[in-house]
Amino acid sequence: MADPIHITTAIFYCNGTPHVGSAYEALAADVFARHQRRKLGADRVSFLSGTDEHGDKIRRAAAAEGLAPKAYTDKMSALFREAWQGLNVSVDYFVRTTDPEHEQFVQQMLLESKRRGNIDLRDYEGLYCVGCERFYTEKELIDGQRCPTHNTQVELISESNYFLKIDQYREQVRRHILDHPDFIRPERYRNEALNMLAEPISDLCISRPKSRLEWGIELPFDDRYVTYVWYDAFWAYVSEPARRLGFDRFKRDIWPHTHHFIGKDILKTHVVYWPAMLLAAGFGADQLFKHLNVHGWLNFGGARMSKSSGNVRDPVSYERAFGPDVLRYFVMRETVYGLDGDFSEERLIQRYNADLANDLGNLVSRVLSMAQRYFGGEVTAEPMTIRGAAEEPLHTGFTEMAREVRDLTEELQFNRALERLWMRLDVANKYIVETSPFTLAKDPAQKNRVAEILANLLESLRVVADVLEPFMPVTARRIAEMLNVDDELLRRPFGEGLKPGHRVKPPVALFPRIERTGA
RNA sequence: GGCGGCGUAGCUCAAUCCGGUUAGAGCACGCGGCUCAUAUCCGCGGAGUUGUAGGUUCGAAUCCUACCGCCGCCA
Repeated sequence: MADPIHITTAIFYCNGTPHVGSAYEALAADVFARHQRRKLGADRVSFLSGTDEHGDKIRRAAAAEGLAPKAYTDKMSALFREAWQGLNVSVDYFVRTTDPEHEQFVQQMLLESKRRGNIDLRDYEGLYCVGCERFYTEKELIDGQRCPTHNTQVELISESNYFLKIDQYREQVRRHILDHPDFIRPERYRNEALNMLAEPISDLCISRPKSRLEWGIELPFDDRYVTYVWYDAFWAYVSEPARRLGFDRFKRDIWPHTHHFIGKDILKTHVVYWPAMLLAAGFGADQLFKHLNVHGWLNFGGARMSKSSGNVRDPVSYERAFGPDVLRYFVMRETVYGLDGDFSEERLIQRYNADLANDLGNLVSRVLSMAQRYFGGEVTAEPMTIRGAAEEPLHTGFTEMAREVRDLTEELQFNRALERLWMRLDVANKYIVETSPFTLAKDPAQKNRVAEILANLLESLRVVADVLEPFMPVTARRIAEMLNVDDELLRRPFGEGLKPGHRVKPPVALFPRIERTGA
């Protein structure tokens, strides 16, 4: 039986609302998750997202709104959860780091790491920036005394803190990356990761004294401290599924097949901290995650998306403005996974009209319209049984399509997968022009030939709906409904689906053209 | 400063690892055709000094060197 798979988005720090950039990551992971469900079966896929809710930045954001931290994160976390629902991101788990079960799990991992001698208490003196909530080395500072981010004077603080001894795992992690060339994908990020591990790394301070910060998970072995927010958040990848399935079973059978989807901004933490955290907590060398799938930034009209530039907009508003699946089609088609991409409404509308309205929507419309007009919606011939020269491109194209799209999706080349699918819409459109069923229909003697052509076209649409599902789930379902096919029928290979006697419905415009230039 | 990535048509990309017809698609633009279809679809066309300059080779977008521009990581 095929290995199960565990897919995660990053655990989003919820001191701000979800934007198109975070949606991009969730959508990519969702396409991959849906693809895997088709391949492995839904019961062998677990897809996890969630919110990271501790730490000083949250506490301060809450205070700025006059809310208690928990009340604030209740509100913010719900925004993420609702955004994913609105975008049809099909998560099986939505984890909050303030869930009591999660907190308990983190404490369990802390205890285990300590028991193994991988955590110790050290006196520490350092230059601390209150704004960044972190220590700096003198070299990192402006003139050795001001924070590079805030340009404020840092304070000399001396205190005791708990450290996770991560440098001891550096060579092992580096070895793992060398031995598993596809551990970090795309490859461009691999060298960067190896660089990060080339020099000694300082052990990770995983505690914060409560005197400075209370909004965190208390250390199970010292109630004067809470754990550092990063340490806490990583375990959200594990805590909830481990609780539901049993920790040992999850760790052994599922965790080693984990695909993380992350942005390039958190590559370092996922390469330097996370594997070391796992090893320190007793995960075996063969129990690291499987892949780190790193994506680039999604810029906005050429500019970095950020709150201060005012170009952040609720991703669900695009769903409402343009219809379901449009945003996800755009980001998957227009960006190369791993590289930075650019989002703009202008390009979104271009893609919408050219690809969705003209190619896909119009093809569905014209085929169903002819089926209705000439045969009252009934399939009256066996698809693809008579294959003349005109049928060859259709046969070849639609037979190869499922495998091509599957392979490219597996390699995270979503844009090329969609390109291959759209190639087949062209094939179908050319087939219509080539065979001209609308002309033949005027001659009663050609009725059988017209029936064949339409059966072939309807069968092609059926496979389009099937292959399109991970990328455009709502649209795929709408097409399947118009074709009147259930899931079982939908999944069949090209040429083995529709049978004479089957009835399809009249067309409904999937993507009405957008005539305006702005939204 | 060190390491790495990127640079191909107006735009988004392919071909680069492993050198091999005339560097390919789509969008946009222009012309023609069709009328089943959401003014859609089909055909044809213009469009490139592959960032620059050298080098290796029978042959370079591809390999090598230097430089330019953008970006990232490290210091």
